[in-house]
Amino acid sequence: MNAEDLSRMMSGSALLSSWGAAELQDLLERAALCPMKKGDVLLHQGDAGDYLIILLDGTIRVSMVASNGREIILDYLEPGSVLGEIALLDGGERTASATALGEGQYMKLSAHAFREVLERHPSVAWRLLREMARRLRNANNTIESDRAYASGPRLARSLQRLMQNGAEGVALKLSQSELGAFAGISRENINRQLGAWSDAGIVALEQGRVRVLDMEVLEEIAMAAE
Amino acid sequence: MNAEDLSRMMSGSALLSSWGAAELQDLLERAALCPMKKGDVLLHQGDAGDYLIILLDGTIRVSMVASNGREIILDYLEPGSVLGEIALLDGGERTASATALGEGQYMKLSAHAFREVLERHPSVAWRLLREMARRLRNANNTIESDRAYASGPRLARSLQRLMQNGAEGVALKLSQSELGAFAGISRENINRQLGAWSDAGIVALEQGRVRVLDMEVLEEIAMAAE
DNA sequence: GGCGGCCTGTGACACCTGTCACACCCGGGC
DNA sequence: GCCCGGGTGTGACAGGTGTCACAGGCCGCC
Repeated sequence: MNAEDLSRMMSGSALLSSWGAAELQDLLERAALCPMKKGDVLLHQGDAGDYLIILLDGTIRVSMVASNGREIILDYLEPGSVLGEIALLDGGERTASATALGEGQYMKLSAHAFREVLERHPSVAWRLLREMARRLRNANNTIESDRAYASGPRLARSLQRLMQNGAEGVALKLSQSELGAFAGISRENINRQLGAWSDAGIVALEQGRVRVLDMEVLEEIAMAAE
Repeated sequence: MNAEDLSRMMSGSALLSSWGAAELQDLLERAALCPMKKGDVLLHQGDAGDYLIILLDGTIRVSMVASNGREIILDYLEPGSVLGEIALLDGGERTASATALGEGQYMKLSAHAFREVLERHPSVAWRLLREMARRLRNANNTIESDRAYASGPRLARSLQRLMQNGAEGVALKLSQSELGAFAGISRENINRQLGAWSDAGIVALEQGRVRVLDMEVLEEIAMAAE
């Protein structure tokens, strides 16, 4: 990949274009550039984590399987996201798996290279800190939702989180099972809840998709304690 | 505070002694040194967050109130912990409140001072990254517990987390309500669960305290999916 | 000492939510 | 076209958990 490809890629993503060109160029010199295709597992829960990934193109699902066997989807990541930092930084096992949802490209950075870049570019450290802060905030929100809200508001909140990059009326391409794993609700109850909302005109259901029609009402539901 | 006080304080805590003397000295020059007493609220959920705190002495409870009014206790922090980074880094509101559990002392660092120290000591950035990684891992564990485990194992896991710094047989000084807020279980069910474990000889109950007698069994319970 | 507040113990109960079971639909591959 | 797999819709049901209600105990404070 050369500087031209890089700048083309960067201009396509708000997150990536916030990275400085010098930083990215420096990263590229030290990192392995890898292609990915649907279903590829970039990180495996339980493995030792001695590298870090920066997503350049494509979407990734971050999930873990709890010991009761059910899957928990923690997040969906867009280009510009960093992943794998936790295990890299604290030396523990990978807490979750990362799976590609489609074609894409990513940088793979060894612990050593990462450390080097950090030392040369303090701004990268700053950026990483900000990203981790965002993720911690997210995690705390999730904990609050899980603890304090009934299934309805929880689903509403999950939909809101998924809508972050997409206007009202955009269809979320997700099966109801997947939504369940994201929201922490059984597939059947997702279906019942969505059915009710569909009757009320809040969402529209399509095969393998959910279209949010009325964000306002959804927001209200997301606030209610039950 | 002079270098002598500082080194005395550092030697008392494993976490603090891992901070370099030069780093801490540099921090002290820029930070306000504050005393705290039981009940002081160092950070207020919802406020703007333009400063950061490093705990030097004492214990702090980090908690948030969910909109249904119940309290969620996220963590208990020991000397050497950094807190308030999330809001400082991403510019949002404080996600949680921090309350002193007793006498103590802490450093209060403005955003500006923090940035200065980060630039002068990359090792501080590294340290912070590690701390946040630890916290993210914790949060993910909590989410997994909340989603996948019934109340029994969840309580067992909470007790394990609280026992991290303390051998078997040590009493945890916590009311059952507080344990409930930490584990995400109602006070009544905490009581019932502890009662059963007490009959089985796994724990001993005292006024305002729980003494863990058999870590092994507790560990087994913590693993079981239900 | 007496009192009040917080903490602990316990029963009854309603309700939410997951689970199981099954039918149906849709789309794609052979 | 036909079949098959994954996704969707629904009913019945059981079990776990929160909630309410209330009694009793321990402690510290006035």
